[in-house]
Amino acid sequence: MQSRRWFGGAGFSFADDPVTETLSQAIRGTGEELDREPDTGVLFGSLRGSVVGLRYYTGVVNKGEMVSLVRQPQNPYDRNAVMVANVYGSQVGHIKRELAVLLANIMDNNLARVEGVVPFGVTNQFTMSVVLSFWGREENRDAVVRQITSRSFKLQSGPTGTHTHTHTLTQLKNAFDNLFENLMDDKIGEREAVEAVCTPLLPHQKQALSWMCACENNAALPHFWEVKGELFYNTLTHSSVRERPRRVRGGILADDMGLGKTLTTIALILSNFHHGKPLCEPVSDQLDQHVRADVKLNVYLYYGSERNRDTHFLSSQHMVLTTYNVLSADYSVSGGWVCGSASPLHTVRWLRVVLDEGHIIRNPNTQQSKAVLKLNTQRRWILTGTPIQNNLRDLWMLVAFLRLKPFDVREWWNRVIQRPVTQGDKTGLQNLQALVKCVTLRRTKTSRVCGRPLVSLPERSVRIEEVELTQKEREEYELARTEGRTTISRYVAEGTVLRNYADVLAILVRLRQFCCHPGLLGKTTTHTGVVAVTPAELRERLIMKLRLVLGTGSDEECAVCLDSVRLPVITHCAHVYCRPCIAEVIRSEQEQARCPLCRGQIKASELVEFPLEEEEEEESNLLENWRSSSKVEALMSSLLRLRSEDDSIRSLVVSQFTRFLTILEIPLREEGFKFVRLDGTMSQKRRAQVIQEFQSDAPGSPLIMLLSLKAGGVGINLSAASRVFLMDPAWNPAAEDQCVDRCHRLGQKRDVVITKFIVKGSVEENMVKIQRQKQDLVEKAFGTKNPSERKTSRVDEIRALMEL
DNA sequence: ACCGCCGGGTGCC
DNA sequence: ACCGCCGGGTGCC
Repeated sequence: MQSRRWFGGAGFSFADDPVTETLSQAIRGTGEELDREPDTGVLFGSLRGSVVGLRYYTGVVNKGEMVSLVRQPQNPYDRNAVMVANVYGSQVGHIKRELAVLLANIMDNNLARVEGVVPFGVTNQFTMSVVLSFWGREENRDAVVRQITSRSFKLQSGPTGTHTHTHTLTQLKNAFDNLFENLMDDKIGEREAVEAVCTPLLPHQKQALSWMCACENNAALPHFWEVKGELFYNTLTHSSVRERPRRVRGGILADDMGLGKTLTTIALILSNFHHGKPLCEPVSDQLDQHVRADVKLNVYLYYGSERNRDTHFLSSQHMVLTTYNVLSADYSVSGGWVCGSASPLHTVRWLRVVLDEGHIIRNPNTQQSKAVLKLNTQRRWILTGTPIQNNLRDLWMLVAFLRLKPFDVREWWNRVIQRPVTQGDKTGLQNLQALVKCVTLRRTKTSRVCGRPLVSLPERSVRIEEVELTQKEREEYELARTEGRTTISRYVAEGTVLRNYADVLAILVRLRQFCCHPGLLGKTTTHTGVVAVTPAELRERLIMKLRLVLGTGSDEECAVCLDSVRLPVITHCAHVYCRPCIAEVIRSEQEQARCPLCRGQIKASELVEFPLEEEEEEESNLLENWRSSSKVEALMSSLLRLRSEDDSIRSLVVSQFTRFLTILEIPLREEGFKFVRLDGTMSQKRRAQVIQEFQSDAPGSPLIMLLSLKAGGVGINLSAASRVFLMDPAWNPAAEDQCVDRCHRLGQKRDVVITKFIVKGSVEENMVKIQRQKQDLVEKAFGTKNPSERKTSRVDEIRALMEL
């Protein structure tokens, strides 16, 4: 409950501009149809046309201004009519009749998205030029070109706006990942909370409060607005308006988890109630911790079937809490608009709406998001610790909720931000950065305010504990290593490492598993490399490879989206991608589709998925023939020593191999440790239970949590633990850091000690070396590597790992 | 619109 | 004159 909440301060009313709203809604409506084809689309070309009937309408346009084209099938004079509107939705004119026939055809059949730019501005009061560009899917290109030429219009090829500066995919990804970083502005002052707040605010929280108050009250426009004479000029869309654009009253508070976003927001809300207003005993969870007991605040929890839907009652509350589910349920029942049964929360005119855990509503297509966008409020806030998950499109929802005009209309967001950025246009990215910066405050735990760290955390130290293998283990390990080296050095000599990447990974994984415990190997695979004979055999082999790539938590990246693989499939050339990513490659390249990693031919019918059965059998086997390993022994002696020294210290035991966690349960039980386990297979509900149990300081609560490296995503709080045992090195040092951050965070009272177990004279030692190099690279903060360099360095990595 | 188009007025040079 | 030419009226879809 706590996580899905918004606050509304009731009782204020304000007038919206109904004309602009309806028109932009009309335009938004048409935009969403095409938006199912997200940011895809290539430029087919452009042509010059004319807009007529200017003198009948009030909409004005400048030189270079973007305009939108809206079909008017109901127009009584011409069913092919195409209306031209400026950025603010004011009608400018119509597309000339003969051209409108063409556009109507293309638009109605969804063959292309048509966009207009006015090249000269208004040269006369009757007609004007417009450059129309046609964007669509490659397979529609022919049809569009045919349509255009058959009506004897000339399609100019090539881009209209020349994008001279472009980014590579990697640069883009880096820039995007850093979008919310370095937004700190030392100029922000601090502001004390009003007396009603009893928890003292930390300096950075006072700073956030000051910033939030400024955002709600400051009249300054974002700097992409320039005042030109009587008009306000938008430098991104080249549009201008006579009336001062309404400033966003609110923003995105995107501080890291644990920096006190909720407390700051409560302080903000209370700052509106300090004129001697009576406030009542609060009911909510976190609220009563921070609000003085004698302060009376009317807070209503709007959920449950008996909730009071009376809008007068709701309006009389100082604060109403609800969940996204309740909000969207009310909204979809009432259809949002219907007068008689309108959604109560959509009827009240709020002073302020706060979206807590705002990333929950990042997908604009969900009912929840639609319901949220339709709330009627003066001030708007989004609280989130993770403003971007993966996609630029996630951001639109935030912009739309804030009504950051004109980008709350999809077309302008797509044209000015989304498409330019995804196509690597540098100015597009700069615009995006500017846009984000003007509404966002984000600090991380490592941010500094005026040279001082934001929050002071206890020390954290890392020690590497070398583990010696027993003679038997060493023999087994060397056998596997020699075998692996032979195979990999052959690939290196042939230059086919990437072609056999899954094989190579499989070998490495085996070695890493040996270092932990021989029982991890499960169904062993003899090294492949020989072409399989039957399709069934091939399939079996591919599934095995897929299992190896994924089952280890090695965090493979999909080479298409450069993100962690989701919905994994493996190609016949044994490369793993997200299914949607590779399906898109195949769809767009059709028969010529090639594997992005090795350029081998790929087909949709040959993608192999992971079968969900057959997991359990090996588990029981593991437990029956129990034996220990050097690494298990090393951990156990550390834990036993720790318990005898101080039995109040709690530990995280982390591995990438969930099976290793299962193995570790046996000696932990034997030694009488109380422990819990958190891994990626558990339901959200179960995870929350486990975390609560571990965090509890009740007597008899667990001393140890077995944790899979990637479990739980970001943000879970394990501050009860001050010891971390990293059982096996990860490819990605950031993953280890994030894991440690779960206990080294606000609320941690002790120094945090991290122990990394590394088997001496093994692939693990080499992984640690590579981790260091990677860290150096990150610290240099250069994202200059393009995808092909990336692959080369990966080959180098493998050679370094195998000492070739 | 300092255009094009329409349709009425007009008619040797 | 069932044409050409002139000049006024007119003008999105």
